[in-house]
Amino acid sequence: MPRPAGRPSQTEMAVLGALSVEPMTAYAMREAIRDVLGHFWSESYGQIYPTLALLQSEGHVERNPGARPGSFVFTLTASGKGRLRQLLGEEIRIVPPRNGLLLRLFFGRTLGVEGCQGLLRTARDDARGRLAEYELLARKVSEEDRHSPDLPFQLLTISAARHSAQSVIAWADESLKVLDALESPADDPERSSTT
Amino acid sequence: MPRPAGRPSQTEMAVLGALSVEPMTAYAMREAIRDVLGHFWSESYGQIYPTLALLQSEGHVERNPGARPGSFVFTLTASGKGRLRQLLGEEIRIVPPRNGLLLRLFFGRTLGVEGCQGLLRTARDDARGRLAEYELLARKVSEEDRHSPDLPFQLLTISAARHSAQSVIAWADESLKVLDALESPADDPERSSTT
DNA sequence: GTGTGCATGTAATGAGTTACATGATTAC
DNA sequence: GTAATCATGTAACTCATTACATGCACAC
Repeated sequence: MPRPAGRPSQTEMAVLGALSVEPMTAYAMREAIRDVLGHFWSESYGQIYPTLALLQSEGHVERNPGARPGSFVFTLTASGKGRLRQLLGEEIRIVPPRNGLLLRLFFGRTLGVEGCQGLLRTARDDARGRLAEYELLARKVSEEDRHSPDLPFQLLTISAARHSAQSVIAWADESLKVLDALESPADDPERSSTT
Repeated sequence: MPRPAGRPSQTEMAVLGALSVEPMTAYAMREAIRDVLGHFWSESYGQIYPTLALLQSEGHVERNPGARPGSFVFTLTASGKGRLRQLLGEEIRIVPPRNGLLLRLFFGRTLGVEGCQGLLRTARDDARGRLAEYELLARKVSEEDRHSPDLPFQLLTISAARHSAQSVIAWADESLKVLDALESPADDPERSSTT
């Protein structure tokens, strides 16, 4: 008698979507979400297991014995495919944003210019690292799913990540220059007598 | 006896930070956060009021009678300034990403190419709208806080939003072209006999 | 035999929003 | 007088993570 009450439909979408690509165990699903959807989505066991149980009780997925005793492979049923289509059509619910980096920078006067510069450099380097990862990921899925009908859509999401990382890098570089100028306003025509 | 238990330090940071700009009521703080930090942060009454009560009990903020009976203006104390500095120095906690748009696009095969195009167009138009808002916001704060030491940092965060919106627009445009080609692969040199 | 990876599942906990109840003041 | 705005505060609920308990299989 699993009672995940009000059903978090986003998790449901992710779970059904994962099974629309191929049948898998709950464990494998978590791995796949972390590795492939990791840059824009996350699910924990605490969500996946109850959701699968619910989905099974409604006939949207089928639970069959897996490769070893005590393991189960889940498969999308026809009704599950319908449910997925329905969920994909639902309006995107906007999540209230919470960007810890920007919050800190906004209070940069208290944090100090140097602190801000440190944060910006870290953010830029992180973005660069991610950019490299995305290149790799794009190549990896292009190879592995060479002829999969899912490939173009997967590449779309990786492209989004790339654009986003690049925008962070550009912004951070620009901002670092602004802060440099702020620290040593050497050739400011308004002020005349600086050494 | 307010017991907000484990203390969500991010909310604490936002609240103390808001008061570092100027003293205000809880209500005004919520307005300010929505209007100025809105594009990267959010706080609800359910967070603000208990946090202010906690902060006051610890001497980080002072509660004084406001403009009208039953209203209170909060002011940052010296200890509060210290606490804010401490919080600003804390490591940024990375939040697990959840991008509903990318999740849907990833399952684009099930959603359908046209559905994806619709989502992309909406996303692009939203980003354009936001871009215009950011222009306005930048001009507004530049004017209002012309000589405020907080201004350059505020502009930094608006610049981040601008870059981000621009990257969404560029990505969406690019992706729409990809999907167009997917729907009607007319002049694909690999295939010869298309009408 | 023992550590690592595959695998299931639940309980405790956290963080945050929404909705509500309440009331004074201001503008029309 | 009445609607909108300013203002405080709490309770219920939702969504999600983390940590734990459990155990098989396989490589070394």
